[in-house]
Amino acid sequence: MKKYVPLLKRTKLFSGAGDDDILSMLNCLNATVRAYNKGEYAFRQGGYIRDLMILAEGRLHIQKEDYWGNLNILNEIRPGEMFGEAYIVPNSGALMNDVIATEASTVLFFDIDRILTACPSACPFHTQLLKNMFYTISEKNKGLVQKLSYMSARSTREKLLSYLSDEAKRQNSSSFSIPFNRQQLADFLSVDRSAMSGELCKLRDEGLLGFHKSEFTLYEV
Amino acid sequence: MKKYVPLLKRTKLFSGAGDDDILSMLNCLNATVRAYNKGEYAFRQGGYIRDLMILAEGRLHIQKEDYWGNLNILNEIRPGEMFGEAYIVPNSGALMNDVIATEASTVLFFDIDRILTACPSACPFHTQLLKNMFYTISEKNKGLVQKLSYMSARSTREKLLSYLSDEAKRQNSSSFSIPFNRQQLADFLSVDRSAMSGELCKLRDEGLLGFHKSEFTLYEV
DNA sequence: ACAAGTCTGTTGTTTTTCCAACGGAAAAGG
DNA sequence: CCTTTTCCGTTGGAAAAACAACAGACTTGT
Repeated sequence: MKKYVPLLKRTKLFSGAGDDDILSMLNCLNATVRAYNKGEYAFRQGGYIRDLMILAEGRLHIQKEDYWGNLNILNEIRPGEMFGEAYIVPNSGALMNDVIATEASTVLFFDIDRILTACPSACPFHTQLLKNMFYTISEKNKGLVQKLSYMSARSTREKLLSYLSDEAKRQNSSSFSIPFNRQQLADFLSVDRSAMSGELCKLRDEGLLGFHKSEFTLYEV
Repeated sequence: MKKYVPLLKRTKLFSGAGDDDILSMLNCLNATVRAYNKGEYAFRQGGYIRDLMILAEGRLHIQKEDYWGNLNILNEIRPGEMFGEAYIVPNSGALMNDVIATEASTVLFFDIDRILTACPSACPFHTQLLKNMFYTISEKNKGLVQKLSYMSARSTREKLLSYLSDEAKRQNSSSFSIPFNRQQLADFLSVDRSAMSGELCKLRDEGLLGFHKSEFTLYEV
């Protein structure tokens, strides 16, 4: 478990913690580990979650498949990110989405009840952890609203432009790489792949952007 | 301020609190009140928030207007609901949305720093408040994911069906009323009003549902 | 090195949505 | 009670997206 300390130090949840803090928290929160193969489902719709999780390595997709088989990627989890926090409310019901490992992944599990039930004597960092968790959920919340704003664009073109320009802003560069292939990007934005591919090329021909595989560059007009 | 105690008792944030708890919290959290007229903006894109808020009475819409004037209702706040929690992270930047009162509304403001900084001696309820706040944000998180799943439907028809069936489930009845008029529902689902209106009538003619104004009834097929 | 499979762009057709405009019904306001 | 405004369904034409199918480039695995 010790090997995860450097990673955890860089997570938002443990931001500001020292090695000792983390080690004692790992113990206090009853942390466990589990590995998943590429393509394996970590959780399936209808299951139940009673832990807070952090992705240690690999990549996860939170996705949903409807009656007719349309796949939609609701979110992408990268190493260091927390997930499962939407289901920590008691009686919050069954999972509504699938969680799938798109690469070989390792996940850390934390006992949610031990996080919320303070143990002020044992863990000096516990109060800060609560604060960090709060900030993290808040930010995730904001991220969801952000994605909602992509999705609310009326056309594929606008969806692409708003997502790509946000991504450029986020990575602080007009050249950046996105974590999706074409099909995944289409699923993420809930549009048809071929139509999106065509729209991308149209944007390129109009001189608004350039791309090679998943590397994009936006140009001033 | 005392007059808001009965309302607050019914909110998720103060769930489980007694009158005394609430009164002492109101003081401890430095609560203030502000009223807004119908149509008035509570906050505008670009502004900054440093408080957690609860809507006491009225109705608010969190909405976004893009370059071309398309309006999108990202969320609707009803009395007792908390909002603003996505922007309480230090340095979380400017507000990205507008908040508008669609009816005459009253909003309670709470000092966010006083919520997160424990005062165990003064307020016995403080720990529970933190827990409640987590649960609330978690649920909001889940709600956002839910809305994302409506938006990810490819057609207006599927958007309507997924939203309406969820709403029926939520209200535990096949007959229910929605808090939108047609234009607002269209904005909420990010579709064209007239097209949506037509699709609704088609669904009615096919016997899937019935409606009168904002009252809907879903029929088994 | 080869075969199988995946990823991407392209094209043509079908379907759906968007848009603008209109009229009647209902609601709001004086 | 009457006027004004809002709300809602409807229509027809323009635009866009969805869909299906395919071929070439690239990957993967053996």
